[in-house]
Amino acid sequence: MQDILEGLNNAQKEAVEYIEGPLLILAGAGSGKTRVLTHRIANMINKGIRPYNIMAITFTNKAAGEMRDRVDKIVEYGAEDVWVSTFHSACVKILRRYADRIGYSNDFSIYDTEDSKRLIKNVVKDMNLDPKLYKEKVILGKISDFKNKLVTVSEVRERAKSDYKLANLASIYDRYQVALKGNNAFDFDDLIMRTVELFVQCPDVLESYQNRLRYIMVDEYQDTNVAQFTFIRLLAGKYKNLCVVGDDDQSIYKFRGADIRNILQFEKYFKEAKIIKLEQNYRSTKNILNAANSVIKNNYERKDKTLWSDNEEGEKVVVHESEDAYEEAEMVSSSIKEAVDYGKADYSEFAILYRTNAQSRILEEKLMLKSIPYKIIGGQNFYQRREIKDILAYLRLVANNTDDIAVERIINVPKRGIGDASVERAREFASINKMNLYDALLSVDEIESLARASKKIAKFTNMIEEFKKDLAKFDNKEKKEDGNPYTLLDLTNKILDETGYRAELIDENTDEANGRLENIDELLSKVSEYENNTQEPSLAAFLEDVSLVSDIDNLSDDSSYVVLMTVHSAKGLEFPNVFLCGMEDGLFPSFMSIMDEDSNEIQEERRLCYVAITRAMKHLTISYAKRRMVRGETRYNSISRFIKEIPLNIVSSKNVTDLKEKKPAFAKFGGYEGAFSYDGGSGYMGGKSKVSSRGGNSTMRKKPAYSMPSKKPAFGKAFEVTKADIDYAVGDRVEHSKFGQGTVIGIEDGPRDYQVTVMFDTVGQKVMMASFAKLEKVD
DNA sequence: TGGTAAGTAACCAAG
DNA sequence: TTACTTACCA
Repeated sequence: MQDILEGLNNAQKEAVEYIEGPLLILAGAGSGKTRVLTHRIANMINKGIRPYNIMAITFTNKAAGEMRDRVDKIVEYGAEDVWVSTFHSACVKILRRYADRIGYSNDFSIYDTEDSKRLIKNVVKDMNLDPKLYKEKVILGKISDFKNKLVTVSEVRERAKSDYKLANLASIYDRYQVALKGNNAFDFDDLIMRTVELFVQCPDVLESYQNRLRYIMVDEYQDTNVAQFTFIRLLAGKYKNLCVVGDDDQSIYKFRGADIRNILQFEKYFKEAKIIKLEQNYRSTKNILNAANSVIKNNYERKDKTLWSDNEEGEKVVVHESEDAYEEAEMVSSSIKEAVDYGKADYSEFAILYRTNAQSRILEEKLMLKSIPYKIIGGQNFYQRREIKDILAYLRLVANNTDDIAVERIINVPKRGIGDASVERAREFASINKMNLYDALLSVDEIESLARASKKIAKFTNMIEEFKKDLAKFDNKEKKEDGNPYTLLDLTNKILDETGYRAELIDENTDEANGRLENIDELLSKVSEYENNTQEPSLAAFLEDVSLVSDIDNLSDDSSYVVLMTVHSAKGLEFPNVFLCGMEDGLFPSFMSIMDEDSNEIQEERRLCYVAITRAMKHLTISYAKRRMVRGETRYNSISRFIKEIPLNIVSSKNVTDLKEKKPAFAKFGGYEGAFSYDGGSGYMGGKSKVSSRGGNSTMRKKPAYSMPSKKPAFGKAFEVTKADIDYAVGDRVEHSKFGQGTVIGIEDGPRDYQVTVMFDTVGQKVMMASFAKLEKVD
């Protein structure tokens, strides 16, 4: 066994050795937090704490696996008993055991976003609401917000007293929950919320887990939401040996409910909490770290910490300008090709990062053209592909025949003459008789309106019943005629054959169909891989595994390919060489964040940018294009404001228009605007604000600069912002359309507009631009 | 009921 | 650009 403290710096050692009681580790990017966590677990085991009593929650399954491996290497025994998992898998495990205590059955299904949306669509239809007004996506987003904050149906009802739209939402939420329960299914957010509910309703269950999980660690703590925080707070409530690791500067999941206050509240809930800061970065060169620091320091709501590094200075950060996205992709792919051809690097050392998944297509094209091996993370997940979801729906229905969404999905796939009208009639019958869709289909003879389709439906249900028998044989470990036991692979193959799903694709014989067949083969190998690597395989557990894999989980470290992913996906990863593409205002930072009057959005984008930059170890190339096709329309965006926040002395620019010549101009006016002749939204960036964007003046730096992406090239009339007339002052009460009432606690004058800080009664402190915020003074 | 053509809304990020 | 819904006919 190696010395657990060897090679750690003082802060790291302290964190590894501080085992009892609550501990908050503020770990900057690349400060070796995974190392600290693994060594800490090893140290605990060494000290005699049973691995069985330790839990570590990570962000992805991949991180969980890696952590276990690393602990294994250090302690050489027992690590397999440490419970390392994500929030979602941990909750599923708990629910799988105790779901019956809260009125579900233990063979429940897990609904992904697509399934949930279908269910909501049904609910909206059943309520006779206008589907155009109640879009599934929007509704699901709102329900998801509620669940992430543990807001129950009755609480929404309570809030909705005089608001009929909200009242409708409450009803949808209500019916959606009833439907989920009727289908014996949990959606992603339910997994957490219902587990919390279980803990609250069944203290004995909670206590059994408290007694088992005496030492709990949570990674990426800054991205936990209220529900997740409550989950761990309850678990750690008895022994209070809770260690959380996070970095407020890397909080990038506010959109799915992450609440940065969890870091602040930590000291509130765990009063005697110890705080340790890890501020030495081991990952990046000084130049890269400087770039990251100079961007993030423009955020004003952050915990005080300074990341420093002993690493070499390294090369300058490259900023590259392209005419369009194709040229950008060309630059990226040829740079990679060149480096590899000259033996300077391996493909695996490159990552291409972007803000939105849509950007991957063109990059992919160019990589393919140059025969560069690559892998795209995210976008269309393997398990979200149509053919895979179809087959999984069959399996789900066989495992849990109350799963109406699964029935609806595959009842006519492949086509067997049971059309929408028939399904609708069956659904009606089921809902009148308060039964599940599949049960309604089983008693199809009683449904007069379905006389025409009854034969076809019976054929379908007979087939499913047959599959169920096979599953029972598998569960009972019965032997086939050839003496071998029944397997899940057999069942899956049988489904593919009996339904004619495979045959249909073979007949089609198009590229697309063949691709789908390949995917199905891959699914089959995943089934058998699961069976062969699991002690007690079960269909439910397999389905659970596949519904919780994240995109990142499929990324392996030892394969030689370039990876492409969004910045969000890249969180927690590092690469020697990083290309950060599409650094344009309107794309990164996103259009939405620029337009939002609430500057918190921009701050979140800036943290995202910070995450992106700090992924790079040795080389960082930041790239932007002058024009870009968005939804078939050419946009002319200006260079990202975040690039402008990086000091010029650590930037080397390739192909950037006349940067060198214009440098004197820059010194004079301060800003890239002179260098880049196209700056589409230059209107607002004129005058003094140029200086502010370079960061010479700390008050002005806080001002977000607004520039609309223009559809015309060059110097089209930019978005005009007129300084708002404000009739309120610090200390006044004001009202905002979205946030309600609050007190003005600060007003800063800028060249174009006032920046107003308001402490709202319900949503807390917000900083906003006066002209956008339209604040009304309250007397 | 199922296939095709035309029309239109959508992309911000994820388990 | 692409993916999905709507309209129409066999």
